[in-house]
Amino acid sequence: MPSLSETIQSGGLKGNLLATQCPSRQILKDVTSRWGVLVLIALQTGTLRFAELRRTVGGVSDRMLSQTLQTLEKDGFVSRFVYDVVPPHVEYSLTPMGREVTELVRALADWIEEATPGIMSKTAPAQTVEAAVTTSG
Amino acid sequence: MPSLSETIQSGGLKGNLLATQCPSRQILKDVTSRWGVLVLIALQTGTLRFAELRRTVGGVSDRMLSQTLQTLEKDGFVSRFVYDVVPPHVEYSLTPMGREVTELVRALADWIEEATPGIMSKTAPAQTVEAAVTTSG
DNA sequence: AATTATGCTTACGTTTTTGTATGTACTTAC
DNA sequence: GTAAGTACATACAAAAACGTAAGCATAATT
Repeated sequence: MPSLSETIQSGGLKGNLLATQCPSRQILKDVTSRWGVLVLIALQTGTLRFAELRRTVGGVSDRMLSQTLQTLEKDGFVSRFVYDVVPPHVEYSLTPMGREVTELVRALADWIEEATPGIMSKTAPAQTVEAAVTTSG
Repeated sequence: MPSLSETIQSGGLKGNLLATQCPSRQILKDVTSRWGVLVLIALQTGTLRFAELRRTVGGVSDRMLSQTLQTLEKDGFVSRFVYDVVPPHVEYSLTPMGREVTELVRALADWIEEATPGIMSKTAPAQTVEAAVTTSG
């Protein structure tokens, strides 16, 4: 049974995100990046072309969409299928692994979408609680 | 039954993250921020003081930890309890709502921690598939 | 008496991220 | 003939995130 210290860098089986140089942090970053989350969610409904993705994910620029897709592809979450025709035709879809993460990402996204109204309605009240504990002075 | 177009900005019940100016994006950002994820996970095991958090979350600086905690507090995910003593004593813990999101964040984190070794082992193979479709020329 | 610890804040500078504009090769629609 | 659409890359600049160092009030420790 692997202990907490048996992380990837020490030859163990899984990562420990709380450890400074754990490689998992990079993957986490890729998945939870600003556009990464949205692209994954957009692709959950099915295959989409570049321009379709750009229209689906509100606000992405060509540059960021392209960059995000490349990152997700190199991590193995997205697969790219290019038809050798002109004008260019490229299709993006989730890999089996991509579908797995996206389910979890989707769950988080759903929760947030539902919780947001409630969160936004309380204009940041002072949640801090001050204890009545005082020193003798 | 609300349709997709009935987002927050149009007076509906829930957000639509794919929409450009959906408020949910900010909450998503707060939760999935570099240190936000790690702080939530660290607090899942229980109440922690500032310095304890700093030691638990590998690599955080005072500045970022403080900033992250403030954001999570204003969103209502973390509660702050300060003892009025000197030297200062402040305890951080998850709110009921914080515990909810953290479960989802934790699920994602767990998945990633386990998948990372496999992802890292394939030094970014060219996943792209090229079709044999060609124009007549 | 000097050091360490606490929970921050502020100033400063660097790094990273993101956006904008432009170009490409070619086709279809007008 | 002109405009629009396709899937990007590239250069440049603005914006956001982040790290480092220093400071503060006070108590316990050495």
